[in-house]
Amino acid sequence: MESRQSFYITTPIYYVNDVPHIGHVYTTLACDVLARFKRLDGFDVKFLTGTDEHGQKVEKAARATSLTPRVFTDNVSQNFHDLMGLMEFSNDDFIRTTEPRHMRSCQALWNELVSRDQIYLGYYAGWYSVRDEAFWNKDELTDGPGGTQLAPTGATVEWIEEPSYFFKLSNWQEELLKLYDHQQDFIVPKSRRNEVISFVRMGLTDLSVSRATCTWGVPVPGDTDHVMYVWLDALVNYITAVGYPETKSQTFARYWPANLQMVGKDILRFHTVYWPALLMAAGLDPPKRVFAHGWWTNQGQKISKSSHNSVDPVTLVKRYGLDPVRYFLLRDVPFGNDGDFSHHAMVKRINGELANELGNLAQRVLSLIRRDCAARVPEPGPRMASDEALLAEAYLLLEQVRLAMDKQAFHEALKSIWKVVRSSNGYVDRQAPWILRQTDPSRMATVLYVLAETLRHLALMMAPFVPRSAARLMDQLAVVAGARTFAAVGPAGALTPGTPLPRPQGIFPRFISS
RNA sequence: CGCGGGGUGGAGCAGCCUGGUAGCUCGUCAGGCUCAUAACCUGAAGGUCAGAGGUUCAAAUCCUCUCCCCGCAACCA
Repeated sequence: MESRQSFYITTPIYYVNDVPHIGHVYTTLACDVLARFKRLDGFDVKFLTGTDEHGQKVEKAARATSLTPRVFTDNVSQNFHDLMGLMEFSNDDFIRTTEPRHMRSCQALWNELVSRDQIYLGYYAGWYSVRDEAFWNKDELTDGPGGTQLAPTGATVEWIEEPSYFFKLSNWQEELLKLYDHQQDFIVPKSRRNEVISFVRMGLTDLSVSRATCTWGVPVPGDTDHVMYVWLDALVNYITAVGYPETKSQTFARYWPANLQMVGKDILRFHTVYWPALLMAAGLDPPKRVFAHGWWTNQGQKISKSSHNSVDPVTLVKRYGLDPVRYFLLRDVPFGNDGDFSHHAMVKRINGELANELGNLAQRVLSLIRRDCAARVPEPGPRMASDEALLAEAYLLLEQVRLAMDKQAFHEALKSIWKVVRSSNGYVDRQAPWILRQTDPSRMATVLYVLAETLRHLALMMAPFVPRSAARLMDQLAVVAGARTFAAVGPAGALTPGTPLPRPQGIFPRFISS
């Protein structure tokens, strides 16, 4: 029997119409860091990502490359899968909407909705944009060139008349507003929540959930003329991955409702209006929280294909290293806000914080121990107030970081970690162990022990953010494998004096411009 | 009356919701240290919080108005 608390976290599934870019990495990274944090904190974590592979756009894109949709999606999905590897993301599952388990899940949900009288066959006549995969109202359209009509997104629309199945979204307005009210942090940040609430208050119309003009999708049960609307299909992935339709299964009971669904701000409406309505209509609980984060610009410019300024994660990692990139993305910007990427900002973080402050702290402490304590964890004597103060800061860190992580405030978590880094550097200078070495060797040993202990906590706290570097630091402190979780925070996991230590090696090298 | 975001020391930001000595990082200047990845530590200078009016014993913080800046075709987190 699993006694740990569960934590289910999801990224959006990525639409296989594009090569992976910094945006995909950003969303997934945020989830990865949270997943790692929760695992270290003793939770039973399930972390899901994957690819969204149906719909008209994919069908068209495949045709353009003269591949079958199957082969086309296999290829592109693989790119995303590879990216997860490159970034060392710790997802427990990678779902593809073209998998049998998902088709089955979608159809089961569909049948459930039908049996609950939530879906009816109607007739759709309206302006449809293939590019947006969405219908638009007439009054939302503007005149385009050559008598065409344009959606608010600028996409051209075409008049479509076809039979379509509808989901009775309009019935769920009140329930949704109740949900937003009862689950205050269902939508985070708050500004997004307000946006959604006012959208729902304006009134909801039933949602067209099938297409007769597209064949690349999940077939509607009992009606071979229709496939499911790609967004319905996509959203369902979150429950497929925990075993839907086996709602009585252990897995489902354990992980649903999801604790956190991370999304970009562009797909907020789908996840905070349609998705919870569909779930409630099917008798399922909505997720506990949907977090909409911001976007990146590149040196102040909006990232766009036409200006060829997209930030390629592969290049980034090659140039700066994996952990520095991970650190930068979550440190430089309050999570939720938009951020700006630049080489200059990146190097500043690497050199100023990772190399000079944390990396150098580890290096100076470990070098002193190596030289003056015979390369063994020093034997501490009685502690002075200054020692207790620094250790207390280190011990308290987990609580502060946990608080920040529980509101997805990565920058705050890192800030509180850095406070301790700075305290430690100050402590080294004030204690001056290189002088104690002559005047009071046993006092020196205590100081270095306190520093080693502090480093151990810093490594533990940094582990979710920079897993590789943190592990290397723990290697150099000879932290045993079983003591690399938050259970080892505090005196309970204290380093054993006398343990031999390996030769110190720089954790975070400085970035030298070529 | 289009929508949204913003205007806080040289730069980037926090504080504003829940009014009460204006805080952080970088940069600059001065000093210290020499263990360390030419890294680290200490101190200093620098802001009438865009402007005007209002509420209040008290406003960066609440209210009203004005000015200015940024984004708003698509791809896309």
